[in-house]
Amino acid sequence: MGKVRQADIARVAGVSQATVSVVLGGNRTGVRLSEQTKLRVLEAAERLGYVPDPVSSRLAATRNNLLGVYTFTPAFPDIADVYYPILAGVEAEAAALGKDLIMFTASSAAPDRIRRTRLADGCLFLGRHVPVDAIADLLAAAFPIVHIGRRTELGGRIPHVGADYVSASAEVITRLARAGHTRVRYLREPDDAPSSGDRERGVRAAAAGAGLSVAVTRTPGPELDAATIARWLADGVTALVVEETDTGAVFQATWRALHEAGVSVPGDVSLAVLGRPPAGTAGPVISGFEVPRRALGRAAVRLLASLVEPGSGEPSPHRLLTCPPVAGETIATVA
Amino acid sequence: MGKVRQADIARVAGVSQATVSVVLGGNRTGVRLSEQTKLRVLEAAERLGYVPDPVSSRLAATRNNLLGVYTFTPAFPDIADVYYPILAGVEAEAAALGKDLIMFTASSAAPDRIRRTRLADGCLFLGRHVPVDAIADLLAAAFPIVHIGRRTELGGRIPHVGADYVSASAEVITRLARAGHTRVRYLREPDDAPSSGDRERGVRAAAAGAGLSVAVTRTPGPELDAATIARWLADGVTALVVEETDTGAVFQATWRALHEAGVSVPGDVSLAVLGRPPAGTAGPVISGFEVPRRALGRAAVRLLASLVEPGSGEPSPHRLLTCPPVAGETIATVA
DNA sequence: TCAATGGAGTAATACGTATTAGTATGGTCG
DNA sequence: CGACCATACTAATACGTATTACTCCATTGA
Repeated sequence: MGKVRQADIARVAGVSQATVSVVLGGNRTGVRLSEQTKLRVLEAAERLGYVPDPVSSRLAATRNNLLGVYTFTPAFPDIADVYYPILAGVEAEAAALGKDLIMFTASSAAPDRIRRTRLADGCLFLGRHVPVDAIADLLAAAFPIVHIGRRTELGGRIPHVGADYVSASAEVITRLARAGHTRVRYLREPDDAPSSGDRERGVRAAAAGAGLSVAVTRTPGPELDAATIARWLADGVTALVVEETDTGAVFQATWRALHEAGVSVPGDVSLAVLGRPPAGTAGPVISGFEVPRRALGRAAVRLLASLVEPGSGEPSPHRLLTCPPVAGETIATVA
Repeated sequence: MGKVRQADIARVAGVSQATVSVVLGGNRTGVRLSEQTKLRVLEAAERLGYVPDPVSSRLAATRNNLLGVYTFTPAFPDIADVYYPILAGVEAEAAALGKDLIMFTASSAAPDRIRRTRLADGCLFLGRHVPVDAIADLLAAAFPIVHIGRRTELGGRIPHVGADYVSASAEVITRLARAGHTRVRYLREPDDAPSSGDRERGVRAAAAGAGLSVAVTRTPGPELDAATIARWLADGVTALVVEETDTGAVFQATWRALHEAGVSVPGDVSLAVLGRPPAGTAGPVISGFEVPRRALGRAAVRLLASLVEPGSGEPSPHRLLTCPPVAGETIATVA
C-alpha cells in the first residue's frame, strides 16, 4: 500500500527524517540547509507523492487547524432558519482562515461526547442552553471555547459572541411608544435562556423610560387563543410584542390566535417581533429587528481563532453585535 | 495545565501505562487482569477526570470514529435547499452510529486541502463536479470514500450513493405522453454533470418509447425570453420539461420567461420539472419528482461506515435511490 | 524436586512528525 | 597551530495510545 512517509523520502534523498521534516515544514526554526539538499528532498517528496499525515502532525505539533462546532440539538434541525445562517457564517470564516470544522453530533446516546471536542484546537458552542459543568471543565483546562450567544453562567467567564438583544428590544418598545402606544402585551418564551432575559430587560427598561405599561405572558402556558386576545384588546391593549427565538413557536401561536380572533394587523392591533418571524411566512412584513446570524458565526470564528493562536493582542472575550431594526408594516399609529 | 494522560492514571493506580490502556480499552485482546486492578484503574481514571486523546488513539489504532465531509463549494450556500437536507441526513445517521463529522471547507486558496481528509476514517464527497485526480489518489491508497451523487469517472470505481434520475425522468415523460403531449421542449443545464446526463438519458429513452418528440435547449445559452417561448408554442410545443439542479437557475429563468410571455400554466402550456423547484416559490405545485436528499445522506453514511469497518458483508459500493413522483398541478391533458 | 501450567501484568515498541541540542567538517584568524 | 566560528546536517526525543511478546510468580502433578 503506497503510504509514503518522511522516512521514505529521507532514504531516497540520502538525508535524515529530521531534515525532511525541516525542509517540508518550511524550515520555520531557522535550521541551516543548503539549497542542494533542499531541492533533493523536495524532488524526492514530489516523485514519491508524499502526503503529510495530519494525525501525526497534530500529535507532534499540538495544533491542527481544526475548529470544533458543538450543538446541543441536531445542527440541522427541520427548522433551518436559525442555525443555518450561523453555520454558513462559521463555515465561510473558517474557510477564509484555512481551518476545517469538526461537527460534534450531540446524540443522547453518548452524552460525554463533549469531551471529544478536544480533538480540535478550540470549539464553538451553540444552543439555547448549555451543559455548564462540562464547559467548566474545558475552561479549567484552558481549552479555547467560544459560545455563540451571550452566556452569563460561570460568572460570565464563558467567552461568547452574541446579539445585543437588550438594545434592539428597547428600540422596538421605543418605536411603539413614539407611535402612541401605552398599553402593550409582551409574549415571551417560558424558559430562562439569556437571550430571553436580555430581551425582557430591554423591554422593561424602555417601557419604564417611555411611561408605557407592559404586561408579560409566558407562552406556551396559559392557553393563547382567540378569547385571550379579545380580552386583551378589551383591556385597552393596542400592541403585542412577541419574542422570537429558535423554534418560532411563540410567533406561530400568536399569529394563529390573531387569525382565529378575526383581528386585523395592524388595523385592530399592532404587532412587533423581537427578532424575525420564520422566512416563508405569508402576510405583511412584521416589524421587529434582524438578528445578524451570519455575522455572529463569522465573529465567533474570528474570536476563537484568536484564542487558539494568542499573540497579536488579546481581544475581549465578549462581543455583542447590534441588531438592525426592521421597520415592517405592522406598527400603526394610535390617536 | 491539567491534561491527564494514561501515564498519570498508571502512577496513581500503581500499574503500568500499558495496563491502563488495556483496562480503558475494554481489554479486547484478552489480557489476563484481576478485578482488583481493573477497578483501581477505573477509579483512578474517574477521579483524575481522564479524557482520551483522540489524535493519539488514531495514530496508534488507525481508527477514530470521525467521518469527513468534503464539499467542493461552500457547504452552506445561500440556496439552502439542496445541500441542507443531505447534510441533515448525514448528521442524523452519523449521530446514530456514534460518529462525528469533519467538514472540510474547500477554499480556493488551499486546493490540496483535500489531503486533510485523511484525518478522518473515511470521507464523503459532495458536489456537481469532482477533482478526479485527487480522488484517484485517495482511492489508490485504499482510503474509504463515498460520493453523494452518481459518478462515472475513473471507470465507475468511485463508490457512490445517488438518485435514480434516469427512471424518475423517464416517468415524467411517460406522464406527459399519457396526457396526450407529443411535442416537448426540454431545458437542461449547459454542463455535463452525471446528474444532468442521467436525466437526459431517461428523457430520451422514454420519449423514444412513447413516440414523443423532444427538442433540447441548454440554458443559459440562447437567451430564454418571452419571444423564444412564444416561438416554441407556435411550433406546436405543448409542454416544457425543465431540469432542476443545485442552483435552481434553470427553473427560475423559465418561470420568469413564461410570466413575461403572459403564458398561463398549465392552460397554455404544461410544465414539468425533473426534480423540485426551490421551496418558497409561489404559484401552483409544479409536477415532477422528489429527490430523496435526506435519505441520500443517510445511505451515504451507512455505506461509508461499512467501508471503514469491513466485515459483516461487503455491500455494493454503488446505490441508487428512487425518486418518488410529485403529481403537481401543471400537467394538463391535450385533446 | 522438577517440569509444566496458568494467572497477572509489564517492557518494549510502533504509529509519523516536529523540535532541539548537538556533532562533524572545513575554514579563518591571531 | 590551536582557538574559534560558521555551515550543514543529524541523533535523540517528545507527543499519547495500542499491541504483543515476554517475564515473574505461584501452583499443580508425578
